[in-house]
Amino acid sequence: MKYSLIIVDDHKMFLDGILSILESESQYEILLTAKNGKQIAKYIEINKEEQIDLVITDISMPELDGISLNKIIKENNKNIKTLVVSMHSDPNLIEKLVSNDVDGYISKNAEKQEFLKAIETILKGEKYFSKQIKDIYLKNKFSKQKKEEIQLTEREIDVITLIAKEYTTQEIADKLFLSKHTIESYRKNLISKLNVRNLAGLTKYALKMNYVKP
Amino acid sequence: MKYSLIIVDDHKMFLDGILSILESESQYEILLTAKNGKQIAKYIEINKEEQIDLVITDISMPELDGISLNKIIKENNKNIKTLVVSMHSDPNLIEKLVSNDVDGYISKNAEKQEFLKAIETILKGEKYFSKQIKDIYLKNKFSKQKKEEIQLTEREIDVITLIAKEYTTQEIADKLFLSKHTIESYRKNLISKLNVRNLAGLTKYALKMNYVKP
DNA sequence: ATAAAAATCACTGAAAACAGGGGCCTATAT
DNA sequence: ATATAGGCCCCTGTTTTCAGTGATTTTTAT
Repeated sequence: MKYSLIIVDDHKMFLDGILSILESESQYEILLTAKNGKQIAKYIEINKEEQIDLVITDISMPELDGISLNKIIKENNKNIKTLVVSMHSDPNLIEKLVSNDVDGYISKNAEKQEFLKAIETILKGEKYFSKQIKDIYLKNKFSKQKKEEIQLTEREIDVITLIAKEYTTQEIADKLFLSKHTIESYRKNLISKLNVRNLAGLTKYALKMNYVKP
Repeated sequence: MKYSLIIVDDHKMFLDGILSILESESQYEILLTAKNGKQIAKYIEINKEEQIDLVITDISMPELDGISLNKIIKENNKNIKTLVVSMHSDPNLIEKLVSNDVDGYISKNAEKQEFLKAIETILKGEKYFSKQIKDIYLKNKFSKQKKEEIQLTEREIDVITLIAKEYTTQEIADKLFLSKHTIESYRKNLISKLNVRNLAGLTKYALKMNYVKP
């Protein structure tokens, strides 16, 4: 019996690439392809009884991205395997996917053989992550153990966020219904906690942590 | 006589996609493909007499990116046409390419037909830019006329950079061998010029402009 | 040649930030 | 039960930033 695959990618040409690779592999049947996750999410929610073996998906897509799609798939049907093929190698994305139980992740510059091997491995029930992705993931885990010792509290995050939004101490106090002394304490703690010298340092940190938009 | 094409893309699967599209078009001959611009640049510099009609290239590639490759090609042989196929739609990249005389630019989510049409158009000697790209380009040109009024001088950039690096006024003055009053003037001007309220705003601007690393 | 822009410096007063203390009150985890 | 962490507040004193105003010299563009 053939394996049923679904492929999701908003880059038409890339989709063509995958199709041309899979064409020569008779054991796979392309059930359908789509340009964004939404269509597939709907399809899977409706056709719960249909046998789907593997969904191959990109990450950045309009409407519904790969991360969310993966989550939806896994929530609906644990039997459906997922393989992410992406040019992104942002450690945070990788981590999110892993914790959402994705079955594999390879880079878009993978060779044909690796791609086929990934599919094969996953359909056997194992996970497949390309070396590159594994390295990034591990490196990130490792470096986090150092950085994670600086853990800000909720309130501190509130304050640093507002600081980076260019509010003064008094304004922040008003916004949070606190005394300006309190805000000053928080600012002071933040400065020593984060090992920076002034507002500029706090602002950079807030930006790095994505507490504020640039 | 057949047209000779060269295709450059570090995403193997994408390359496969392009190849599978062009296979059915007998008028095109794929002269060679490569994973980065360097190989092609070298090839073109060596084989100056060889007839090459079109180079299709991605933008982000290891070793030598699409922008630089395009420049090298055009410097070596004006007869070679270039088509950029990319998922990037950063206005600055587009602008750079246009000013480097690229012959076409389409997005990676273009349909097969548009891709073929782009090639055809370019080989006829015309330019081809997908609607999406044209829109981005024009929108950017338009919005720039507003934004470009905020142009920082060299000195202002020096100062805002050091501010974002967490130096105090006095320290900046010492570093630049200026009076602290001067630095204060610059800071003041920067704040009003950039329409921000304080150091945090300046720091965010410096970060956005990449004057400092996060 | 001369006008405009950039770079430099100065002063004042008010507001804010920074440094270094300390204290009090909860929740919660051992 | 009691230590620990987070959240909250206050004081003193110094330094820095911010806002407003103005001036000189050098560079650049027309």
